[in-house]
Amino acid sequence: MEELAEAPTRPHRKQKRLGRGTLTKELIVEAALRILDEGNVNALTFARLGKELGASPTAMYRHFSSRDEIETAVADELIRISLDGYEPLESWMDSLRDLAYRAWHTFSDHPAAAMHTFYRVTLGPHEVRAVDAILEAVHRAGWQGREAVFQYQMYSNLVLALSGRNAAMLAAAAAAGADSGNFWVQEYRPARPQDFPYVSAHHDELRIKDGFEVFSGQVEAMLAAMKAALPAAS
Amino acid sequence: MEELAEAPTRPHRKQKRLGRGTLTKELIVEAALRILDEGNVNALTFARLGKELGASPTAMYRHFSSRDEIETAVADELIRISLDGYEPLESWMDSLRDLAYRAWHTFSDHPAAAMHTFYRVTLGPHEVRAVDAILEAVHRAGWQGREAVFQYQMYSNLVLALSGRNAAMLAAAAAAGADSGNFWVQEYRPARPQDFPYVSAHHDELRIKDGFEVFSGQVEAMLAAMKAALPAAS
DNA sequence: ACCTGAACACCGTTCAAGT
DNA sequence: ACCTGAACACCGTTCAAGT
Repeated sequence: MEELAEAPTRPHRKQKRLGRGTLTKELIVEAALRILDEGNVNALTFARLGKELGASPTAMYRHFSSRDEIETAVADELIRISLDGYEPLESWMDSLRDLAYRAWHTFSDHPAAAMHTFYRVTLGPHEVRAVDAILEAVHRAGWQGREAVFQYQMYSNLVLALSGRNAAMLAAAAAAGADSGNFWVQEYRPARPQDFPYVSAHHDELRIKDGFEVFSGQVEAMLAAMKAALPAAS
Repeated sequence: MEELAEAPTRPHRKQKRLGRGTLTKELIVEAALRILDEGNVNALTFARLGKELGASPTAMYRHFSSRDEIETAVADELIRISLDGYEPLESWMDSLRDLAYRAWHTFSDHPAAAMHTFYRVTLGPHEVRAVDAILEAVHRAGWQGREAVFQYQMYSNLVLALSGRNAAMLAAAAAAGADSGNFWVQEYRPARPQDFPYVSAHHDELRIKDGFEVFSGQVEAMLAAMKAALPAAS
């Protein structure tokens, strides 16, 4: 069986020259994400993009002015994936929790892409949807105006920072060839253990490693603080 | 007046060949941090290190096996700077807040270095001190064993992720030559504003940009959650 | 865990030339 | 916002040779 669906995204290599308009921003972004997902943090190069798309490496410059710009487009694509199928839930807290877990899992599924993009403001078409979705939940909770934006900033920045750092750790561990769960382990063997009594006393516990459990606790802490700070009207 | 203090860290360039043992891990790490602090996120190269230290670029390989290893050493150096002069305060909450603000300010002062290192577990000599300091405060609050480590993980991971993302945004803004405070501004001009009612209603508020105020709110949310979850004994 | 210089296989970006 | 190939100024890393 031929994979017919693959044809439009992966042009035949044997073709000598690509027709005009074969490449698009969308095709390049999808190829970039595919390349980053292979696991090598530094795999996204113009040469690799050219190979993936059966095009000359420099053809990308017709569509993006730099690698940085391609990465920012990947950032918006990750937001698109993360929001896919999202609908507000009955309670504003459930909505915010759902959005947080979506970001976490999207970043965990695409660690190298997330590592290079989680700190970017894309100002792209999907980012604006995410901002609107979070502000909607914050409004439903009872905040308005500047205070609503402040709550939005605290929440979304928290989620992106925590999910992004986790992705960076995953990507770095993969690059180091390490067991991809082991980066959470902090096993210290100081020369003078008596200088670090608390570290020594918790040597075994510091080997525990459930990133999502920690993330979940951090999200609940923020949601509880928001609930406690709800404006009186609600 | 000659800057005598500079001599040991910056060898004379005219010297043809460096004597054996001139280079040390410490000198290389200090040079690396100086280079990163110049503002260019990608400035840390072996060539640049060689120039900074008056040595051959490849001499670094006698002391570190890769650029990645140098960056991990820079990560530990940032922790050293951050802990400099730290003493536990009377209340465990004040201690944790102090440690959080130290990390934030250190990362803000060295954005490019922080961007490349905030997600690393260094297992180095200063990281173990930081872990011990946080565990000490968590113990004083009343936690022990596995639960103490979980509180430590929630808190330190929160602080590193938030301070690290801020540093990455600062570094990226500097690289883009942008006004270094403007990266916090999210000004959307969607084609169909009616599709994003909450974004449209908060157009002006989304220009507000005080990263530290947001960080402070996030830290207080976590401290409040910890206080609420204190074990009964305390 | 010594320092240097040559060498190798890359990499981002520019630009003149091809369709 | 067309696609290609040559060219330029880098970059990380290896390794034989120098002190």
